[in-house]
Amino acid sequence: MATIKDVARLAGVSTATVSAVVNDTAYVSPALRKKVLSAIAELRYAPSLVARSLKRGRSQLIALVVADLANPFFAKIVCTAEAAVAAWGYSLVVFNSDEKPDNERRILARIRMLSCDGILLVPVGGSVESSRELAGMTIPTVLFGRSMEGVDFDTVTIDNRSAARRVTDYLLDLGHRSIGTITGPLHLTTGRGRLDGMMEAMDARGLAPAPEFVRSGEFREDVAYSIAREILVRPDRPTALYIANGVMALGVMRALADLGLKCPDDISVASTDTIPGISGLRPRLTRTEHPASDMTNEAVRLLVDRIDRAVDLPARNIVFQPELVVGDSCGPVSGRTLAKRDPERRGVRPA
Amino acid sequence: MATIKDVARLAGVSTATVSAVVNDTAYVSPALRKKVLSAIAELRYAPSLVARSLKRGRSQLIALVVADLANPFFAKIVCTAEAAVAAWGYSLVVFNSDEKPDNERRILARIRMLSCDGILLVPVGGSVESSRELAGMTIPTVLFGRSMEGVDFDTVTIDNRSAARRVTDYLLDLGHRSIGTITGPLHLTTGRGRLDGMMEAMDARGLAPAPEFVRSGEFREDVAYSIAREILVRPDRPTALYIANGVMALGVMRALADLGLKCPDDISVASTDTIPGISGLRPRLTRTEHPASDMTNEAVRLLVDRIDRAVDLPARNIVFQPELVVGDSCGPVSGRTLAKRDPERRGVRPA
DNA sequence: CACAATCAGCGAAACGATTAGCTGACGGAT
DNA sequence: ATCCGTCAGCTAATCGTTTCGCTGATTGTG
Repeated sequence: MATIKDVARLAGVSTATVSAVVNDTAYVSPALRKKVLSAIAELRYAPSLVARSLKRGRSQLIALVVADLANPFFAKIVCTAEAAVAAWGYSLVVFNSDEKPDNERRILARIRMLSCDGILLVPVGGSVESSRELAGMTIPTVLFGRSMEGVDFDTVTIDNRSAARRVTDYLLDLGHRSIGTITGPLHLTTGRGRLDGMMEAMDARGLAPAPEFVRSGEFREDVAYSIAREILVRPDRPTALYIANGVMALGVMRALADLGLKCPDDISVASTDTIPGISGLRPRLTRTEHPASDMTNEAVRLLVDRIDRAVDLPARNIVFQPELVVGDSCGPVSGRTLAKRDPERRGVRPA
Repeated sequence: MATIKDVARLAGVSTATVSAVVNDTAYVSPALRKKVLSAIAELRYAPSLVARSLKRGRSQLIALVVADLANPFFAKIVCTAEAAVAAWGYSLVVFNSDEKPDNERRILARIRMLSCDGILLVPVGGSVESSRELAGMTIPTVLFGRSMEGVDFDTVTIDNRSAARRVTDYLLDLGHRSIGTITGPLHLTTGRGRLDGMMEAMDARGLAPAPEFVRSGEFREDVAYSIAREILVRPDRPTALYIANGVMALGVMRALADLGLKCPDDISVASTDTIPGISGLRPRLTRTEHPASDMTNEAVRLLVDRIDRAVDLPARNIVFQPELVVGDSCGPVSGRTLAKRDPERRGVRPA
């Protein structure tokens, strides 16, 4: 690789002049400029970003740390974030903490070493360790999708409670009274918030889900599958299930299929979050759609803004409202859904 | 951020000694080592990878350039690649060329400037420009998923023809004779190869698809949707469709749903490639499953190997065989599928 | 004509690490 | 006591940029 010195030598100028031409940072006479440019072309010179980073103290790198890259929602984030940061002249370094606080710690340490200019973080959460690590970091950071207590970063999230409330209300409006739920880990604002929203909606009608049908687990297809099976084989199973995210909903659908249960005939299912592009398959999930692209663009905007104007702006918290999309995975409570059910169970708030 | 000089000063040693401790590259007496380590801890020192890169000429960065990040198959690649490169001590910089040769060129230029140590590339292909750019690059590169003529890089691909042949044979074995296909762009080895394989399978039985039912387009859900509609509204529509990839298959399913057609009752659909996790939804696609993780791990292995032993090894080409997974999206040819069809059309090789 | 002001372009010092080569101290052999 | 080898640890050059401050030429002013 040719260096700036090679260019300078070939063009018969100093490296300072080459730099001035490359960065357009000082006046250079047309004659010299031309010589420099043709030397650059001849040598196929491109400035070394690593040398430039060292000197400028800016790497033009943005780190994206996602808690679960296998989740299509976050995959979508990667896609949008790549385009967004590229538009601002940055490159995207991607990390997957895989929901493990330890990984997150290691990743944050690496990001510091890489001198990334900013961090887009979907925090694993619940980890004192990593929030300490985070607090010690001076790199501009935007929390995405999940927030954290105790630190005040910019955040871009969705209104989990409201989303869950809306979905649950939909089920309640259909007449369901015995509703179960599978949500994510309760130490995550997504898992917790969605459960809270569901409970609120029930509570507003003087109802509460039976504790044995309020379940939480990792946001994974297989986890939801197992939990769903456990719930579904019970004779007193709920008439509807509210599922906290898209991959979990898929797991539930698989459980239904394996047990020979039909949705919505045997049970209604609705979720917050979904999997993109599956609307051609049956059943079409009734769910909220989360504006992943808008959220990501907004997050990148916040981050770049904070990088550029390093001022200690107060933390900004942007909350998106998801939209309810009705599919055909829910039906009214029917004789069939209630068959073989203990009637006392339905919608009665447990003592 | 503390630098190596700060550590040296605090520990009362030279920077060389600190470096020796950090990299464990020379003997340092226990006493000094301890002083250095505690200075490091006190200052929360972490070596600057950018300075290190400049000196060492190694950035520990691997670039992943994907032609379509929105495609779940490639999203999966990102996920696996991140883990794989991390295991080798690298970080992953992700780029999306979005199937545009121009973007690919820009991205490759940027990668050169970033001094990435290696490139994992899903080439857009068909572009003389970018293969030239590629040929001029000295950075170790592994081509993924698609190969390119004219350059001899390591490649990791799947056997597209065989995959397509297997799927088509399955349809033929069910008795289908009038089979249509929607494949990807013909300048891509994936689009072309899968079409070729399908034709081969037909040909082996003395058949050929009607030209108007052999369609190609970008590997996108909406593209497949439109094409599928065009095909499906015709009274002489095929009794089966072979779709070249997963997102296209989703598009076809959506078209079927919108037109009120049932799969497999009205038409059979099978594909190479699929969308992970949708086996709980109906219909379950009959398709080939592509070993995305194995492929990625292998690609990273090849790449790291080439980075480490910079020797000009001959190009290695690894080809994976996908596996046929039978769902319930295909059925035998029935009276219903053949209803209102011009009998002369079926399975007759066009002149 | 002398002097100041302007300005294109250059030289050299950083940035933070690695590392080749050097220095001195120490110990053992003669 | 002298010499040499060993070796822990230091000094300083280097990687490829950017940029501060300088130089010398040119122009304008009195």
